[in-house]
Amino acid sequence: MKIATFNANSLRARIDIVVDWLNQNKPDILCIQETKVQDHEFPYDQLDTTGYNYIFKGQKSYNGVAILSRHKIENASFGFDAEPYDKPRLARASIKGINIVNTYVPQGRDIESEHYQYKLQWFQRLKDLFDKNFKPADPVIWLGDINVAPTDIDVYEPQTKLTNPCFHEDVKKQFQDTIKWGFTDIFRLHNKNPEMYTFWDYRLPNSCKRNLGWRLDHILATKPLVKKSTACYIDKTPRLLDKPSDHTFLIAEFDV
DNA sequence: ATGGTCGGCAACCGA
Repeated sequence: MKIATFNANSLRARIDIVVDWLNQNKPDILCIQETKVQDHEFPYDQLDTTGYNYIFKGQKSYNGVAILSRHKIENASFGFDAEPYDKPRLARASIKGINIVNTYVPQGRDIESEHYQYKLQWFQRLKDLFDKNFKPADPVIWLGDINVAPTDIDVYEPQTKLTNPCFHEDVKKQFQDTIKWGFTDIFRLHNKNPEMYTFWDYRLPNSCKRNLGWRLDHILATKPLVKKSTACYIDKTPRLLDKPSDHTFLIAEFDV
């Protein structure tokens, strides 16, 4: 079972990249964030050429999530239980008995802003969602653009990022607290090297070539899947194109 | 010092 995540920063702008990548890599599941497309404008036609099943929820200009799968998608739902009309940043489904939780965690903007408090609360709501819907002994995958670099080796010049909403101590604590519910960072399980990133800021000149990046996209799994985890790696394909993306694909493989 | 470039969408916002 090959499961991947990708922040598309507009699915319509990168539909060709996504379709080509699906055809070449044939993941069982691809979770997408920042689709930036309303449901009635979703790029059905191109995606249908792949034969993948999919569920999605979007809005104009911002946010939006999708789950694509070669297998049957069951129990699809969006948002938190208590707030189904929240911004489209969370998609859930079960696929071949595996519970998938695809999240686009709010960025937070500034640690002094209310948006940062909203981000911190978002992790608590997510932990509640895990508590109410699953047990740590269930097979659960939590993945997506989580907008946190967990440790010093997950961002360039970490000492200069202490007041950044993706690296501030409070957000790192919230992320760890949510992980403690029962998850393992699957990328770190397989790779201990520093400076392995999934995001490079457009605004920094040659940020990818200079490897000035962040590890913000994550795949986490509960114990039954950790045991079956065989690999996790970053695919920089979207960075190598004429029109590069700021995020890359992150892929995890499981022996199930 | 707090820059820069994208995408959406038609003036700026969000990342």
